[in-house]
Amino acid sequence: MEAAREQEVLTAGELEIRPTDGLVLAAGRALTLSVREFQLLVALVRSDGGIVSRHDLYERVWGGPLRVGDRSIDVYVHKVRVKLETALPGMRFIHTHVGFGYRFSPEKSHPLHIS
Amino acid sequence: MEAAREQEVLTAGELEIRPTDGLVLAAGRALTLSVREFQLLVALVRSDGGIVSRHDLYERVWGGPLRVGDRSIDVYVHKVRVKLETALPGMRFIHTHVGFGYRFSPEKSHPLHIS
DNA sequence: CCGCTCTTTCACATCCGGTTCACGGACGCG
DNA sequence: CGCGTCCGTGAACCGGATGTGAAAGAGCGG
Repeated sequence: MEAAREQEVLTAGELEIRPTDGLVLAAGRALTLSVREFQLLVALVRSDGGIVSRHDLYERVWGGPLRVGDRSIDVYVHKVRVKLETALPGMRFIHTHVGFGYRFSPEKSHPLHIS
Repeated sequence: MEAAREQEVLTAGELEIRPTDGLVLAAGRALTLSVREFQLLVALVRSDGGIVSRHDLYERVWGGPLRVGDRSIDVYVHKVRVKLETALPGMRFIHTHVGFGYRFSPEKSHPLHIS
């Protein structure tokens, strides 16, 4: 059974994530993420295409019920967004669905009109 | 029991709706709908082929009796129409039956003569 | 005890969504 | 016509949801 050492690798655009290694590669170069940041990213990527509610997200990453008024998720989503945006400009990965939660999907940033 | 949670999926033409996820895909790409917009769309789609009275629609989505003079439904039907039309040009999904209500059905926009 | 990093909390800014208002067109009726 | 009803549509209003920078707390290794 080759699955003994299943090197799981998640790929999303230029992103390459290895949950088992705690490693994230952006266009080939490694990102420096903290434990929480990494867990958050993995949780989102694993639900690719689907919306993850803030509650579920908190359950999966923090391992407990989301308390009212807890903004940790917002803060970490922001941190991950910044690092991803820095590593891969012009791309957006974490999308907000107000009232529903967050969704992971690699998409090009705004087709903004360049003057 | 591998199907612990049946992922309900409604399909209508190029539209793919996942009521459990709060997600709507138009030709593969995710739409951004608010909670109300989403609920309204789901309510209409679930009555595919049939006309839903404004009163029933309000009951299902807002969870209460439609008050006289309340235009919320009109506003939201419009919002959803715009988003669907933007995502899938040339298609009409929500049809008005004056005096009766609305009906959901994916149809090509008027095969009319383009000036 | 220090210095470092990670995490949480806080405060403020900003955005977004739900409701309501306002105007106008389409239609039916006397 | 003149009037009323129904519906389309754009915009204002406001509370709540989310974004964001900074301070405070918590470990950890030296």
